[in-house]
Parts: sequence; structure tokens; C-alpha cells
Amino acid sequence: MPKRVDHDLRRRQIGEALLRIASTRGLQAASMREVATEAGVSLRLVQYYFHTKQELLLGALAYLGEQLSARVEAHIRALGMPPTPRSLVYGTLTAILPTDDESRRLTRTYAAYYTLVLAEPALATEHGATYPDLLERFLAGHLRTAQQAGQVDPGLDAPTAAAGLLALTNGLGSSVLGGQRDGDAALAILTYHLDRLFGGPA
Amino acid sequence: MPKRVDHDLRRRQIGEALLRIASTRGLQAASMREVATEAGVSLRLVQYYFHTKQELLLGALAYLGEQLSARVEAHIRALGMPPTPRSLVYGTLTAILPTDDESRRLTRTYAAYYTLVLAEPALATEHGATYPDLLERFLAGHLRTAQQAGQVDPGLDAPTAAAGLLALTNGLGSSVLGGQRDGDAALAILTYHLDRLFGGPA
DNA sequence: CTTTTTGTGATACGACCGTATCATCAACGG
DNA sequence: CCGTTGATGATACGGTCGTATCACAAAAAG
Repeated sequence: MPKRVDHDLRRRQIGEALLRIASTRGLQAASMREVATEAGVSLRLVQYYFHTKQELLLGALAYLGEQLSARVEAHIRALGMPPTPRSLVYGTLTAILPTDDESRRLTRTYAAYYTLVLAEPALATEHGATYPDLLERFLAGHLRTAQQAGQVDPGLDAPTAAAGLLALTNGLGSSVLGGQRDGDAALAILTYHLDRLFGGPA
Repeated sequence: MPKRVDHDLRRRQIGEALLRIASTRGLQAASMREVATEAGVSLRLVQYYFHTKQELLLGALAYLGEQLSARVEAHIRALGMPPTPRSLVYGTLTAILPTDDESRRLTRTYAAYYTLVLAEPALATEHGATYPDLLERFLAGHLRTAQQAGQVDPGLDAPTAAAGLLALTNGLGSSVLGGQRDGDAALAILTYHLDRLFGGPA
């Protein structure tokens, strides 16, 4: 056999080539040949590491999820340790708002997958597509903690507020990607709502 | 010439066939042949009335816009005449929330086009893709009217609040289409926020 | 009644798609 | 040293895509 090679690394290299294409030209431009070229390998290799296109799409989606949660964690950490309920909520939501190149790439790619899953629900069943669900529960939990600490109006329904915040952030993200406003304007709207919730700026 | 035919009607018939496909199987399933079959005409006819695929996509997008604004107007009217600032805002936002078959179809189709435009921005420049912008200004205007009538906190920044409401509604719609919650739950979250804005239920 | 014009069918072309096949080459086990 | 196996290249197949071409029928124009 030729020099034994790290399969996981190669798979990631190819999968991330697909994500790169999806973020710039959309998933419909991500043919096997195009992915091979972008990754700098031959078509045969893409087939070798991902036997079928669906496998490639699902594998790349898993990498996208990793990148997304890594960014969320990094953003939370950047707001200081130990994290407060406020910084957890704030950091999570600002992490998934397209305000810089990386977040723009991530949200664009996520949008491409979202539409694909809408048209082909079979893709979602294979995968724990409950990522937004996890985020929402995460937010609701920390909102409740903030309520117990007296930082948020205790009359608020935490799950409803968390769902609203996440939906607001996603909607703002869509408007940024659509070119309706820039990332800073969206961030201003989001912080305005967050500050109202937490009773004024920190 | 064979019996003179109504071109506008035929174009609409074909364009709406594309919208039907896009809403169920996505735009990537909307090939010229598939659209022809769905519309019950030959491939040649699709080519005859829309010389190229881009023309077809743009034409159908125009029909989608018509259907969308027709639904918004109908929803506003259904809340009683003459419309109040509150019913204008409420009717607009609930119209674009996927709570029934028609709104689900419209929002799904809109999402498909949104992703296409993200990948192919050239499509948007041809068309006044500023539909969300129009909605936002519409909402901001009526929020300001409501402030002058004392129905909404005058300390609120109307454009920011309007952008937030529209983003919230879009984000909630995405979660409904994604199967994260049903239309009624989304509607409850939206009305909760609206009622807080307008100072309690009507 | 011819001659144009408008609408429609049948079919073809070249490109690209996902997938499969065949051959090869390098390392390891015996 | 040799046969087995892991990794890779080259190439092909059937299908679908958007688009173009050719033919033709039917109504209108002269």
C-alpha cells in the first residue's frame, strides 16, 4: 500500500472544501468534481472517502456544526471568565450574527443547508438537526438563572423569551446576508433588545 | 396563426407551476422540463414564453411578490376596517408567518429564492429585491403613527423596533418551516411581543 | 387564394452530473 | 521475495440539464 494516510484528516479537508464552495457559490455549485478541484484532489479521492454525495453532504454538515459551536464557545470565552448569564446569552447570540468574514461564511453555509433540508427532509432525519433546539434550551436555561439572580424581570417566560431572541438573531442575520443592512446595524438592534431585557447596558 | 392566445395568462400559468415546484421540492428541482410537466404544457412552450431559464425564474419571482402582497393586504382587511396602526402591524406580521397551507407555501418558496439569490446575487440586481425593505418602512411608519396616538411608548425608536419585529417574524417563520415548532406556537410568541409593544392585548 | 405571421411539436446537441470500473503502484505480512 | 491489500489515477456510462433547430399548422393580411 502507498504511504498509510490519515483518513479523518483527508475527510475533513474534502468536507471543508465543500463548505467553502457552499458559502460562496451555494450548494448547487458543489458538485463532486468541483469539490475535488477546490480540495486539490482528484475526483476519485472524493469518491473514495465519501462513497456517495449524500455522505459528503452529511459529513460536511457535521464539520459545519463543529465550526459553529467552536465559534460560539470562543465568543463566550472572549467576554471574560467566569461567564455570567448575561455574557452567555450575549456571546451566544452575537456569535451567530454575521458581523465578520468567519460568521458570514458560517451563516451563509448554514442558510444553504437549511434550504436543502427544506426541499429534502430525508437529509435531516439522518442527523441530529436539533441544533437550534439545543441553542434555544441553552439560552432559556441561562435566562432563568439570570431571573433567579435578579438580573432579568422574573415575570418573563424564559422559554418564550429565549425563542424570541434566537428568532430575532436569525432574522437579523438573514437581513444582513440579504444585504438589507450591515453587521454593525444588526448588532446594534440585537444589543438594544438584549439591554432592554437585562435592564440597561452592563 | 393558431388561435390567438393570452400571453400574460400563459406566462402566469407557467410561472406559478414553477412556484409550486419550488415550494415543495425546491428550486433545484425546477428544471424547464419539470416546470413544463407541472404546468401541463410542452417544453417548447416554456421556452417560447420565457426565452431563458433566468427569465423564468425572475418572472415567477414577480408572481410570488404579487401573491405575497395580496396576502398581506387580505390579512390586514380581515382585521376590520378602517385599519388601526395596531391592526396594520399585526396583520402584516401574521400574514407572513407560516401558520396555514398558503403561508407555508409562500414562505417556503421565498426561502428557496432567498438562498438562490445568496448564491447568485446577479439575480437580485435585475429585480427590486427590496421587498423586505418596503415592509420594514411600512411597519416603522405605522409604529410612529401609533406613538403619536399614544398607543406605543414614545421613547421607542420606531425604525429599530420595526426592524426587530420583522426579523423576529422571519426568524420564527424559519423555525416553523424547519419543524422546530408549529405555527400556533410561533404566533403565540409573536403576539406576546406585539402585546408588550402595544401595551397589553387589544 | 396566396403569403405572411404566430403558436406548437419533435428532436438534437453539447455540457455536466453522480457513479462505476479497471488498472496501477507502493508498502506491509508471510 | 512475493502475494495481499490500501490508496490513487484514468476513463467511461447513462442520465439530465439548458438551449437550439427544424418542421408545420392555423389564423390573419393582402
